[in-house]
Amino acid sequence: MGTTQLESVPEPKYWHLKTVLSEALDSEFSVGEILPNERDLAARFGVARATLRQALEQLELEGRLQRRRGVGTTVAPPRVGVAVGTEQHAWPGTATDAWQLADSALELPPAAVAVALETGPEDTVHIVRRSRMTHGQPVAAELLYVPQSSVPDLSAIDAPSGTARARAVLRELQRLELEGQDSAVELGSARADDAKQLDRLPGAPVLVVTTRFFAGGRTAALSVATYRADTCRLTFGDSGGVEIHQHPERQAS
Amino acid sequence: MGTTQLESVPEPKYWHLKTVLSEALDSEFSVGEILPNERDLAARFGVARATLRQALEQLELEGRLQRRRGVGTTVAPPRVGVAVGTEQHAWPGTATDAWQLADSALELPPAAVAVALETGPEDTVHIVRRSRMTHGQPVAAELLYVPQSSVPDLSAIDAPSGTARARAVLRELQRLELEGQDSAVELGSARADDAKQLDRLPGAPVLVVTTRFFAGGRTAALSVATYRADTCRLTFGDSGGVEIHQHPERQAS
DNA sequence: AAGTGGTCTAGACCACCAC
DNA sequence: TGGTGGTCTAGACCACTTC
Repeated sequence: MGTTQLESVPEPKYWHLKTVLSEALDSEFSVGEILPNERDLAARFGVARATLRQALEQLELEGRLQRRRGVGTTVAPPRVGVAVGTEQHAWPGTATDAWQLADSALELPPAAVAVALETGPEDTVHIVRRSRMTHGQPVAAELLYVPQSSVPDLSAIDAPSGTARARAVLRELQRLELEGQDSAVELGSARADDAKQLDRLPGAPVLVVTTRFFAGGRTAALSVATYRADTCRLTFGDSGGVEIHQHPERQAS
Repeated sequence: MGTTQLESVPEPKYWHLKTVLSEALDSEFSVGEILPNERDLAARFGVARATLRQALEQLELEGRLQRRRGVGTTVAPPRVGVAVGTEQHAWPGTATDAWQLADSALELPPAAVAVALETGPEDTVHIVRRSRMTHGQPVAAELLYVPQSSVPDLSAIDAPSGTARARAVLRELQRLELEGQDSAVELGSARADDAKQLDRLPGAPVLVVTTRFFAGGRTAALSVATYRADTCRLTFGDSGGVEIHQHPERQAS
């Protein structure tokens, strides 16, 4: 004669906490406002700090919060839409885009990149580092891999080092006729160097956009761009993207 | 005076652990193999279980591991590429795609959706639920919002309920001329209902793909698709995507 | 120096799965 | 019933920022 248990699956505390906090953020806080510190919040809700942190982590993952060590937890602004697919059929650096050249060097690429570029495992390629800013905040770090065969006329005299060298590689690249490109998006975690560029801690969640550029019947360049997953919404297609935030739970019919 | 500390920033234990485990996965384990349980692993590495779990969590986030309660931790297969942008200029359900219709009903959409569809806050819309399978595994759950004005000829007799009703909505939708579409990708966490469809726990990381379909000079439908972030790589563009996995750290020059 | 978030510990109990 | 991963606790110390 079992007691009818509609709540046979008790909701985890951190999940419930997250819901409560989320609603509080919607109604009682405004963007940029700082929350009470974690110890106070945990005490207020009667949970251990670790449990409170589990809820905060999810809210940060969803772009609702921003936490900075030594400073505090603040209410994050809505995610910024970042166009990723509108430069269709354009080489990187062609338009006046938001990318900022960092430097460039001739290095041995990771094995997986060498496979995609169909270069030999011992062939060095040009690696151009760029970073992307929006509203004064860094949103992406990119590594652009360009086989030497794609830019045969690049002279060492033209391109001594650093930014100038990066500019020269892109300039040479644009002399090729771009035949197409494709992209893939997946979730990753920031490597130490990317994290530094993105002003995040290592391991922070990132959206990795891998783009192949085709010319001359093969992959002429490969871009691996790492976007901050907490602050970015990647947009593809005709216009600027969609302003959808799923915060309120859809009510059942 | 100062001892030269090259290691002035000690690496967190979980981060180092993650690196060690990652290399072990590459060299000593094969896909599908089950790892020792968390308590044993923690003891073997001389850390607390929570610390070990922090490392495992990251590896799962990166798609390297798969953990199932009551079963164990297994080595995950490489992420599956899922085409998201190749159905350019095609209504959902047009081609024989991998989507499986679930059901449909007339409901009040979330406020954010109503704004995007430019319907009134009190207007109900058709909501079609679909799920997407790949290799026998669920990879995505979708909610397709269709304003009643987009499918004026839909008769209640044609579409009584469930799958048949969903099919009827899509059929009517395809009578419109699609003028364009755009998409946005962002990181989210699975709601309870999505989690169930995706065979994950609530809060699991997901890639949310929001697509607007334009017809008749306005947004004729809106799709919010939730993909498993651990197992999926979303591909856009001309071909099937790129097989890049950034596991090995890029070596410095 | 004080206060913040980040890391870590050593436990405990629970929900789920397979046997 | 035993073993797994998932949740939770109550502490401690560390790294960082700000004053």
